[in-house]
Amino acid sequence: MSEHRSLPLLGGPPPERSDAARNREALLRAATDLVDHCGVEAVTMDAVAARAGVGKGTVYRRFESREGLMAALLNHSETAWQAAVLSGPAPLGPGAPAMERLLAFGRSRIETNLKHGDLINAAGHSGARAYAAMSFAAMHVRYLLTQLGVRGDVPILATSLLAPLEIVILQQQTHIEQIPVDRIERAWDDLVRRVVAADAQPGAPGRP
Amino acid sequence: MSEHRSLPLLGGPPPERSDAARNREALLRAATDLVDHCGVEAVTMDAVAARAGVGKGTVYRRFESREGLMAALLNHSETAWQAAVLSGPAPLGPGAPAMERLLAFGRSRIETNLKHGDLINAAGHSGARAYAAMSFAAMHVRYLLTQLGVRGDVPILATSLLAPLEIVILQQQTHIEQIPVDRIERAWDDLVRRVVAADAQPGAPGRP
DNA sequence: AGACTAAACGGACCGCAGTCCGGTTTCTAT
DNA sequence: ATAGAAACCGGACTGCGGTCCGTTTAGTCT
Repeated sequence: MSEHRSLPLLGGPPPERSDAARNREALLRAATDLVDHCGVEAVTMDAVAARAGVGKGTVYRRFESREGLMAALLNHSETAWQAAVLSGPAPLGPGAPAMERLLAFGRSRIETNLKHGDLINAAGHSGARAYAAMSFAAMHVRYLLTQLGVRGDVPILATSLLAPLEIVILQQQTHIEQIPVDRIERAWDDLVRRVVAADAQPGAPGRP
Repeated sequence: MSEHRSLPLLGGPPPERSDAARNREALLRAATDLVDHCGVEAVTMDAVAARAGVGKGTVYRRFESREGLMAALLNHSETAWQAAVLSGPAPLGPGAPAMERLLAFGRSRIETNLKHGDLINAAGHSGARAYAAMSFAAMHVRYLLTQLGVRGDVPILATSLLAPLEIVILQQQTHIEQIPVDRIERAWDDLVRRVVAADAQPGAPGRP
């Protein structure tokens, strides 16, 4: 009764079969090509499958749904962005004062969200991804707010600061109300300063 | 050459034909019944058309799309809510101090949005309606912020305060993060006070 | 009343997201 | 090497949103 890896041992999900891995890469590549060449709305499941030379069912096995596929496409830039926040150059990365980091965070997030707006919309609320992305950003803002000595319900305060950076709001402002991006960025700076200032009043001891 | 109303005279769009009006009412009624009885996702265009005893094309002529139909359903409660804000009892309606009105506004909006969450999601960004609803709320908040002496980019500040009340944020908080509603309401109160306080320091200069 | 026009009607039709199941391929153990 | 099982593959199929166009009907003008 010799066994090599018969016990899962909580080592994570079983590894991917080689053909499955090859197909996933082909599908991501096909989808990326379609996005770059024809726009997001041209990314139909049949088109991706055909271009990758696989059947439709395969697309759905690898990526739960169309939204899941979009989320996978977003994942690349999202990961890069998280790396820039965690270990990139200041002021977005570590090394700058908390307030500068927070403002850099906002500007960066506005730009990235607008850049990938169509993709984000197409990804919708694709469960896992949306939650992971949100929770990373929320965690970072919570951390910076705490550093700045903000009291109160910091988790929800962080969400409230993140909310105006959501794509649905940004697109409303830029596409419909024709507000220039730098004005949106300045307004977010102002918002953040107001929120933080309430706990940093001179005379009312704040946090270093 | 006698004419009764031959000249449009900018009197708005031409009136609705009687059968069209009858059908629109039947469709709205059918859709409402379906929502109440089977939930929003059961409101399929064919089902609504069949229940109203009309063809599918008729549904699309009256309400541009499925989202448009949902927006029309939403319109009833939305109108009632706007009336309550404009001329209802204080503190939501006029008569209370601006800060109290603003806080009442937030609580009311949170409750209404959560109550009609499924419908709002189904209505999506149905152009006209979404913009009308947003712009009414934004206008009201701009007005109250101005009353409270807030300086700076009041239009965008109003949007930023409205953003955490959007259904996408509220549902993330209540459904996924399991945050109780009254905590969300308190956090919004706090947010508003912080934003307003930055301009309301008596004897202290405003922001640098 | 009768004819005329513009609008409304209705259901066949299309494209795409998502499901299902029988056949095929990869991996492992003997 | 080989047999067996688990995972994977593919494409036919369903349901729904949205469009189209020939037909019908409500208002209007004479």
